[in-house]
Amino acid sequence: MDVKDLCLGALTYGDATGYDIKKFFESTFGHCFQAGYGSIYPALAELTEAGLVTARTEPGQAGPSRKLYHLTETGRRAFLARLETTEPQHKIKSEFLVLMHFAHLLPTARLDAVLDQHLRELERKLEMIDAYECGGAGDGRLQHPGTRFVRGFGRAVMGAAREYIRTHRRGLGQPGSEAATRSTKQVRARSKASPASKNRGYTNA
Amino acid sequence: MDVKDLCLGALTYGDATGYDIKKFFESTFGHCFQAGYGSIYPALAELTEAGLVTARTEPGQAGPSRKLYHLTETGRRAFLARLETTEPQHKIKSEFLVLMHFAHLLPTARLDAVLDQHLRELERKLEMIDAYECGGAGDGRLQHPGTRFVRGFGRAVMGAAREYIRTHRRGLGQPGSEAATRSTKQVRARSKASPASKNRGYTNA
DNA sequence: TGCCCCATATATCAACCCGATATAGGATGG
DNA sequence: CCATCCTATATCGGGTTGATATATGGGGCA
Repeated sequence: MDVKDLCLGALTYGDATGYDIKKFFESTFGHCFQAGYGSIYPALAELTEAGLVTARTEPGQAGPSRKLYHLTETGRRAFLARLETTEPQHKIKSEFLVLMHFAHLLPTARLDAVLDQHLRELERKLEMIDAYECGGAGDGRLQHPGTRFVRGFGRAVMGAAREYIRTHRRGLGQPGSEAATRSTKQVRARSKASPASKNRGYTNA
Repeated sequence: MDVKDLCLGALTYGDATGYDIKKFFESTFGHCFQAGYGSIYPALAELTEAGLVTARTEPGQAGPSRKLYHLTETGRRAFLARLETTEPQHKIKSEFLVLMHFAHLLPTARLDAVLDQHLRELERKLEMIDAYECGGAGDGRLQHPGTRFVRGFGRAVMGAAREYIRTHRRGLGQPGSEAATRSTKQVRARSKASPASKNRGYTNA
């Protein structure tokens, strides 16, 4: 399930240029899958090579010439096959959470700034989802259940993240928090309990 | 904020081998940041080159020889500097949600299977978080507020995802929902209706 | 009118990451 | 006694990221 497949998927809605496809990705998958030109153009080239899409160049009336891509019947079947066989993953790569892990090494001001920044970011993405739901989507092609499910998913997850940060950011400020004071005791008890056999590096126990 | 920085961070807890560092990543960031050997070993090599860490090889009593890495004072300062200057991102790459977007092209059985699979996956990760919170963490070094915040974040977000899937999967099943039944007709009507001016590709109006 | 910036549009490149694979000794266990 | 797993290091190809180059037409504004 790489960008090639995404392009095939985009083209199931009709012919489009690489630029269009990027726009489609942003509006539809902006919060859960991003792909840049550096992936899209090579992908389209390979798909053309493989006969899954065809390309025709149109002299652009407004702006540069457009290369319109079209999904072939072979391409459509290939896409459906991928949809049925791929086992889909869901990966998160969060430098933000890494930073939060090392909160004890951060000045309080910086910590606050990062948290505020992330909250703003969440807010922005939530608004984007709503924007594309009502306003941007003048065309109805993108208003099927799948679209709504994906947007709802984003809303649910990002809403939960926002809520969590708001209610738990207090606990990050240096020691103080009751859980933190308890943990020291707990820890000591536990490290005594473990039989000290192996215990090098981080792999505790 | 790349794997090099993550390695420096891991080494703030004490000397470790590449293998240890990977284990640390898995236990601590497993649900929000993954790094494989293909990233870790080159990173450690570069860090050694740059003098941010030092390496000493110990003949392994149990197993192959271990190359223990140690954070230098320069390395520690470099890491703290990165923590303060990086603006942290939080990215999601979900083939699962892409698949859900194209639910209308999937057989019902497949759709159900994918949803069940994802729910199991969520369950598994939630259990992993709990496991590392109580069981695995015999050593107390990893029981500071940052650790708890990150785990709590994961629990909140993944819990929300699970809840959303459970309550909204019904709506994905083929047509049924009012918008879906209309969609086929709509598409045909629209491609005729659009004034051919703008409205090419996906970028709607 | 002239100017600058923005949107459209295609394309490439270095750096980096991911997943798979190779290697190998020791422990575990049926 | 052999299969399998765990520890441990290392490399490679293919793919992604993010930045950059190039080009043109339209809109705003002084």
